[in-house]
Amino acid sequence: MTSMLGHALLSLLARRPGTGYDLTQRMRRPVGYFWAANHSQIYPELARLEEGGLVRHRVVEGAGPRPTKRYTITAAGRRALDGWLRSPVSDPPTRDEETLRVWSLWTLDPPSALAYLRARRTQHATRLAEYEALQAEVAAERGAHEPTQPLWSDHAALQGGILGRRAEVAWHDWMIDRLGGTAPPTRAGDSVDPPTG
Amino acid sequence: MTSMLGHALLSLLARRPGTGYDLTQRMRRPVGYFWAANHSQIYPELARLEEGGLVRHRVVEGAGPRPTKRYTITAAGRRALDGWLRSPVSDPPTRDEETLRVWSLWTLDPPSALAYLRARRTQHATRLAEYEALQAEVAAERGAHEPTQPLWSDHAALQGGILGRRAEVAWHDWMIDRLGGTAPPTRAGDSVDPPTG
DNA sequence: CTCTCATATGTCAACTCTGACATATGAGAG
DNA sequence: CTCTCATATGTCAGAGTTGACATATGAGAG
Repeated sequence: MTSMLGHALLSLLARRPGTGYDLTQRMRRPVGYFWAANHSQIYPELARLEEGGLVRHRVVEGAGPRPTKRYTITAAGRRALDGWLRSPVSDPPTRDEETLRVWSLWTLDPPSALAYLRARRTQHATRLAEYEALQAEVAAERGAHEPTQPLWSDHAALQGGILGRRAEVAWHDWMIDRLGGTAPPTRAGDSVDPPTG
Repeated sequence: MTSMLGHALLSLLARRPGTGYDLTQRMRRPVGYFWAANHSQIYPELARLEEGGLVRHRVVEGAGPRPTKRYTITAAGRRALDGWLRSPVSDPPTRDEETLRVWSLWTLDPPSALAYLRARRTQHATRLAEYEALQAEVAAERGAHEPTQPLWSDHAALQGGILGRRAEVAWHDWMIDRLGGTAPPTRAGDSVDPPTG
C-alpha cells in the first residue's frame, strides 16, 4: 500500500524526527544516492503517511518564517517498515540508460565510441572517489557499528556503492581495451583494491 | 524530445525491422535486462515515432490473424539515434530498492537481516549464472565481433551485467560476513574469475 | 469439439515523478 | 536600501509507467 518513497521516509524518520524541509535535505544526501525525490513529492507523501497513521506531526514555532511541522514515526509506522523489510523484494523493472547506450554503441564510429566510453569512465571514477571519501569518514566514526545501529547500514550501503562503481570502472576499462584504446592515466579514486572494508 | 523508450525502439529497429509484437518480444529479452517496457507502452510509442518520421510501417498480410505492421527505421531515425549517443548522459535519478532496504536493515534483528541477505545473495548468484551462460553463447558465435557490429554491443552489455552481478554477490558476501554469518556453499555461477572476456 | 496458447493490436484508469510556479520572511552582503 | 540566499511549505500540468481490460484467429492438445 505504501509507496517506495513512503518507506524511504519511514526509514529516515526511524533514525530521527524531522520537518518536511529537513527530510528533503536528508533525501538529497545521502538517501538520494539510491532513492531520489523532490520536495514536491515529499510533502504530499508525508500527508498520506499521516492519513494512514504511520507518522504524526506537531507544529513547532520559531524554527523558520512559517509554522514548521515536525514529523515523528509512530508505532504503526515502525511496524510498516518492519513488514516491508520482511516482504519479498519486488523484482524491479530495470532501467539503465548506460547499458542501453552501450547496446547501441555499435552504430557509432569507433573513435566516437571510444571518446564516449572514456568520458563515462572518468565520471564513474570520480563518483567512486567520492564514495570512498565518505566511507573513510564513516569508518572513522567511533563505536556504534553494531548491526542494529544506523551507522552499520550507512557503512553497508556505501560499500555497495563502492563495489558497484568499481564494477562500472572495470567494465568501461574492459570496453575501452576491446576498442583498442588506452585507459586514461590513474588518478585518485581509480584504486582497485584499497582496504576499504 | 524522443523518450528513452523511443531510443530503445530505434536501437532495436537499427538492428532489423519488426512488428509491434516482435519488438515487444525483443524488448523482453534481451533489452528488458536493462530497459523494461510493456506492449501497452510500445504500440503508442511506435505511433509517436512514426508521427515524427523516425520510423515507417508497411502492412504485411498473412503474418497473423490481424493485419501486421512491419516497422523500419528511417534515415531521420538513424540520425536521431546517432544524436542521442553523442548527447551527454542525463545524470539519472537513482532508484535502487535494494540499497534502500540495506540502509534500513539496522531496524531488523540480526538473524532476520542475515536471512534476508542470504536470500538476496542467492538470487544475485542465479542471475549471474544466467548472464554467464548467455555470454558463453555470444562468445561462441562466429565472427562479426568488430565494434561496428551489433554482436560487439551484445557482448559488451552482457559483460556489464556480469560485472554488476558479481559486485552484488561480493557486496552481499561482505555484509553477511560482517553480520557474523557464513556464506552459502559455492554453486554454479558463484565464480569469481572465469575467463569470460 | 473444446480448451488453451501464440499471434497481433490496441485502450484506459491509476499512480509516480519531474520541473515549474507560488508564497513569505529573516539574515547577511554590497 | 536592495539583492540574494536559506528557510519552509505547498500546488499543478504533463510525462512516463503499470496492470487490467478488450478483441480476434489459427494451431495443436486432449
